[in-house]
Amino acid sequence: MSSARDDGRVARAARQRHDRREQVLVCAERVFSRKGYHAAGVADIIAEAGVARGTFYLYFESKRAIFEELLGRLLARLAGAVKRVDVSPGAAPPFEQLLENVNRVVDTLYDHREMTIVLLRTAPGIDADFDRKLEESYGRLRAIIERALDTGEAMGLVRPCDHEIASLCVLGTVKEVMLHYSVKGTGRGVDRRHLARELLEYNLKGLFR
Amino acid sequence: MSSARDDGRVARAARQRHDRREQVLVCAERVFSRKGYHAAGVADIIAEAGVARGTFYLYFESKRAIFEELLGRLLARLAGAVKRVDVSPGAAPPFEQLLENVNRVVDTLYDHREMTIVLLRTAPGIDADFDRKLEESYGRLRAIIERALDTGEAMGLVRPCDHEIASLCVLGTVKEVMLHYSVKGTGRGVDRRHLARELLEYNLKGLFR
Amino acid sequence: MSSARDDGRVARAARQRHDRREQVLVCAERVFSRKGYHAAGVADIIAEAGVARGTFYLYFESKRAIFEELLGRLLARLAGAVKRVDVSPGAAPPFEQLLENVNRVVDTLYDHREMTIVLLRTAPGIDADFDRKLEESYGRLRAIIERALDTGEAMGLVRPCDHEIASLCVLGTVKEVMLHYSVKGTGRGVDRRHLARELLEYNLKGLFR
Amino acid sequence: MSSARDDGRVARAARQRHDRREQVLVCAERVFSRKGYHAAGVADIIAEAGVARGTFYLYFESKRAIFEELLGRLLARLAGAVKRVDVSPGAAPPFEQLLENVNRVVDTLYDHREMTIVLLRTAPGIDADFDRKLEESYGRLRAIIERALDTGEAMGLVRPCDHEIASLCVLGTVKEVMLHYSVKGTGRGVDRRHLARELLEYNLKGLFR
DNA sequence: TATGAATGAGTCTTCATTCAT
DNA sequence: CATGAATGAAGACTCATTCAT
Repeated sequence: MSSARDDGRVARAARQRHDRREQVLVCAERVFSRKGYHAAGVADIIAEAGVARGTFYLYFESKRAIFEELLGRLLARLAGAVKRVDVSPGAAPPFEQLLENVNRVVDTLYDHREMTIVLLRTAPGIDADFDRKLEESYGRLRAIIERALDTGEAMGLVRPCDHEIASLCVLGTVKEVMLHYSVKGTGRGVDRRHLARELLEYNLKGLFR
Repeated sequence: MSSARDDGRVARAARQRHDRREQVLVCAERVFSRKGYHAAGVADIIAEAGVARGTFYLYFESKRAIFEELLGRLLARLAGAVKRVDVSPGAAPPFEQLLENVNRVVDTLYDHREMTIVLLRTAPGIDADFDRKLEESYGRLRAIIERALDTGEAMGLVRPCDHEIASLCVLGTVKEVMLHYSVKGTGRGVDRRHLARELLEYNLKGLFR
Repeated sequence: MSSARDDGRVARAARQRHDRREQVLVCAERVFSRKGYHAAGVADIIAEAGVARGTFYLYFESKRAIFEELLGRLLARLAGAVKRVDVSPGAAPPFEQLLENVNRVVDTLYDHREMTIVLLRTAPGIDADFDRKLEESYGRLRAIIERALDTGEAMGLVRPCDHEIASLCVLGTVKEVMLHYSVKGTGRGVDRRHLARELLEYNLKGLFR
Repeated sequence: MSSARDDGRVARAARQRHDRREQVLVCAERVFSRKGYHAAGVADIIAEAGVARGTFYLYFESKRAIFEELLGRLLARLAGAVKRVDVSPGAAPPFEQLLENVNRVVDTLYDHREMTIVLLRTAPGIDADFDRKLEESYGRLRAIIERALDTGEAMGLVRPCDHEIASLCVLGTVKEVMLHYSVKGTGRGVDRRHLARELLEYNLKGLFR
């Protein structure tokens, strides 16, 4: 029943719709990272995006919903960046794999610096609901780390220590460092590879010579 | 011109005023840690403290002001807990001094778990103003750490590395670990000495055997 | 200047246009009766009708306009159902004529139960403008009734009484009864003839034996 | 612990609080009767009452809540006005009792003309919730009427008829008449006793001589 | 000093209507 | 004619702060 012309029109409409959504999403990201969740009003977002109030609600259920989507995306990317270390015979050396992980995490966060600031600075403490959601995401990451430590210790690679605390430490170093350079780095100055290597070495070797 | 009786009256009044203030502060702390800065209303605070709305504003300029005071106190205690390591001949061994520092920090934060949660979870991202203030406090701590690392490296104790990143890592581990156990620890379960020692060892030795 | 072929096309187009309009009207009726004027959104109507937002405004000026048209139709039908009683020599007996009137009113309203609910429940109180319009329609009906009462009283058939009040009573009984059974009657259960006869007898004889 | 002076203060405060509430209630009544539920904004109510937005919400949970309270009051008064007819030997004659009932109902409604308009014009159709609530109230009244008719018929006073329909008719006449004169009567013109007597006679004797 | 009623600026959200395609 | 994305005016509600008593 639908002509080829119609198909084209429908496809273009869908694309436009998607683009619009994305545009608002990007603007919201900027606003949230600049002002934080609470100080950022829907008014700020629509001003940034140059759309009308109603348009915003055409694409998003609420201010909270757009925030949640933005955060969810980053968390998903983050989860995707962390791969379990493969300790089977033919695999790459563990250190290489860890470095790859750290590199991916650093890239992910640095590619989305604005949302990183939001995630690390303004997302916690918004809401009991949100805190739970975040805790869940971080918990999954920590679980992966803990299991890696268990394996590493069994293999004699990792120093015996409290793995719960250690996994918190890993997370803490990444968060603190990435927040710092996301806020600061207006751009080129930051050498991601350097960041990643230093982060990894810190966690592996500590401060002592 | 003031009689001894007057002196007494004035003193008692001052003491009462002080006590009242303190009581409200404590209640506010509880409320802020339970609900976060934004969700916590002045209504919640006065309900918890059992004082009238007007009374609140008799003692504090604004909701923001009481929050700032509460936070400032914890930050001050924290700053007080960190002592520069003394490397002069007769001083205690550096490791001991570091452990003492970590112990004091852990104690300070754990003694004020509620405010610790507030500091680490809900304080960042409230406000550009606040973020600057916090950044300042953390910056001072990091400066101390960086200088210590400079000294340590010069003395051949510390592995050569990016001290800016390293100081961020130290901060990050403490924040993450202390937040985790402040939220979780309903009480006895947490062994502060264990926490402190693990934290220190992690930062000094890293994960590798 | 227009060929016969064109005439056909134009006629078909007009018919289509008319059908479309009618379809939207019917759907709107359903929606209004289900949700009331205010709760019913244009969104509901177009969803029910399966047309686009813009299409709606192609056929109707506004939400208010379609509502007004729907209501106007029912009011017109109602007005058409009430015939002046013919008291000339050869006419049917007055009671017969009254019963016919009541039968027609009951049928009209019951045939359009949905709009009846709208008319009696949600139309009043929408708007000062609307109220005036309704008052006008009801006023005309009441005028007819009052004149009938005047005649009846002059003929010695009707008990002397305040005809203004009496005409309101007639209207009130019809409204209340018809609303009740329009809302309730999901269908067959209701015996229209019974309703009509009881209504008429109530208004003529009252409750006393 | 509380001095007599305090008691006085507290009592006065409570009275003031009550008065304020009542004042807003009265103004809201006026506004609702003038504009209807939907067209009436909280802005209108507070303008009429000369209080600030916040003050309104100090006393009432929501626009809906104040409306519900207003309506509830009238419905309660109405329920109180209708007394079951006492047919025991020594009681007043039924007609007297009925007339008393009608008089009380007319007085109740006419004393609160504004809310009567609201009740009869704008309350139905606001909301499914509201409709249910109203239906319940009216249902109780109708139940009383129906039982009275049952008794009356058993006693040979009431003409055999469909009591469900008859009770609807009674309600309908009262609603229609009272709405009409509440809207119209700017004041003295209306003779309540006349209204009541005509209403009663209509329902008892009908139109026929 | 203590109280708590009053304030009103500010925020989110809805929805009838328009208009470019 | 048909579409549906875009609009923005309007409305309800919150809450930190003030001030008369």
